[in-house]
Amino acid sequence: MNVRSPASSERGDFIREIVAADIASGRISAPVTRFPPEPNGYLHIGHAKSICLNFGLAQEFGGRCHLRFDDTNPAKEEQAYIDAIKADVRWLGFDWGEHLYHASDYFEQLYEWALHLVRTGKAYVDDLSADEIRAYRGTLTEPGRNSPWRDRSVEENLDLFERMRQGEFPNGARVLRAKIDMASPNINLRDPVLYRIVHASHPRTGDAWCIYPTYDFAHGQSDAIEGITHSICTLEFEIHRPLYDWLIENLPVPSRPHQYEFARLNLTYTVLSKRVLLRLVTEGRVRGWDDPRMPTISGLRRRGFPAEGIRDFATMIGVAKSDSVVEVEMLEHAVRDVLNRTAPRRFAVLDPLKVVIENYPEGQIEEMEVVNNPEDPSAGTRRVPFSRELWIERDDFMEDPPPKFFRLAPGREVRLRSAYLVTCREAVKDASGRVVELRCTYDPATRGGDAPDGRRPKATLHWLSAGHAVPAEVRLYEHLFTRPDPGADGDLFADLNPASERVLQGCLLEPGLADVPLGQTVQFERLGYFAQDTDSTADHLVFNRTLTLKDTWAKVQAQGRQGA
RNA sequence: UGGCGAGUGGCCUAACGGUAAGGCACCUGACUCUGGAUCAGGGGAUUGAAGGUUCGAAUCCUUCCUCGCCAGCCA
Repeated sequence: MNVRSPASSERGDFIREIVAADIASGRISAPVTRFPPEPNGYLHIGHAKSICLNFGLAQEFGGRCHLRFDDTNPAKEEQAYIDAIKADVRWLGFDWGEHLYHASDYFEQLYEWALHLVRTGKAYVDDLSADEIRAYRGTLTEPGRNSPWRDRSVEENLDLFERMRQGEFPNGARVLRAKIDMASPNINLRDPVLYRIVHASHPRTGDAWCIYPTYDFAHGQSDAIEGITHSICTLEFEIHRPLYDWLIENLPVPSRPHQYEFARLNLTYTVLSKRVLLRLVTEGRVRGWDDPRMPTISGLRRRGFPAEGIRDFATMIGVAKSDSVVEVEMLEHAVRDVLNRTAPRRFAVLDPLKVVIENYPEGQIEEMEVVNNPEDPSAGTRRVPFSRELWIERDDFMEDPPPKFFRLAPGREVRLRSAYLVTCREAVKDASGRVVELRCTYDPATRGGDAPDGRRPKATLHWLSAGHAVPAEVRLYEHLFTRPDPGADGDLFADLNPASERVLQGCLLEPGLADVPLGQTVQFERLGYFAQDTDSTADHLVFNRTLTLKDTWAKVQAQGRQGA
């Protein structure tokens, strides 16, 4: 993986160029960035891009990155989200050290600065209702009109704002607005609301306040308080930058931060909208915020995606200003790349078919030595029991195989991985004609999997000893949505993939798989990567499929189906 | 319609006036005790369009086109 090196000589994305230039010019000695989530939902892969950018930048240029909760709207925010967000950022591999902050830490200072604007005639209390404010604001093409309350005296504004804080007025009765320009072509400058009355208990400040600053008023000033040098956000805030700058310039803030915008992440077959994700959760379409199908950090983690893969993905996609949609295959590639190197290999049979080795001694058990990871010799080997009765994958046998099918068939010899070469003698069927058992013979001279005469079967199968296999539930996951652009036809929920989760019972695992720790993703040989689910118990093992292996046989089959 | 921003192979990104690079995806072939991995090779871009400046333009200028964002007391 080509991870970007800290060497500032090489050219990075446009933001890294700006930071490098600011250091070169002496404007700053090191960057201070921040990741500013609103605790109103769980973090998703799009946030991961931002986290990697902000924390990565700080690491590479010897600066620091703050974690700051943008908790200015108690109506939507919860402590549980704060806790989950912290856990997710840590899991991703980043550390904010002592620099954990909340916009709510600054409420008193923010209030003082609001007062400052009032005193300097740059803010006023408006009695207009929300609807009236909207009507006065004008449209994209028509200028707005001044509120009739725009020219109140400083004294009256001070009095009213103070009484807003004291809780004299109900929600929505009044707001504090900046006095800028109702005719500005930039609607954000048409006297934006700075404070609104919200009688709601705040997760951190409790009932200390009943007026809360808006994002626009809180964000830049919080940046200034923390000495943020580069305040990086997504494109939709670009239009807010003039307001960001106006506030910084009209307030006695202790530092001069600058805002830069980059394109948020979009992924095919995926929705990255907190609003929609919240609906999926509340409407019970998924198992929760951490459902393995969710693009949330916690969902990806439960699914078995390693943090390193997510970080590599962020590096791979880069940072730019043009709206873009990244193919989900890129994420999957980054994850497979890590897992291929690191995941221990194990045997598991998802859809078992009994195999009896007729010439293998009854009651005999051998411990076959199997490599844990061919990509990593240091991972060593393990012993897997072999016996007369085995399980193989039903898909690995065909009674009447097509030309390109290399696996087991009557009369055909294949290798059982790290065990023996076996030949199928007969397929036993039940009354309905379904194959229920394979009668095979083995070649004792091929112990370990190699034939002395150099015979090389075209296929190698995974297998399990019938007397030793451990039962488990396995959940197979696919994309949550059926189309690359969910909702493009209007109804997002109609695009939900009914096959996004398939629960398999009666799967069988290699003994020892029960001990795989949560968070350790393993490869079930020839099937894919799997991780134990949080629902798993000692009595009832549950594994999630993280991703399949790349499967050219599946591709051949699909093409055959299309061709036919 | 006003303002702001963006257009580079199917997708993402680079090229900073010197002749379009890399990754993903796709297709071959080699190798293989995972139809995995790995390795080698391949197809595919008149850089949104049209003009202009220049010896030379994806880069500079002009006009146009397309797409995204903004009319929350959300962030």
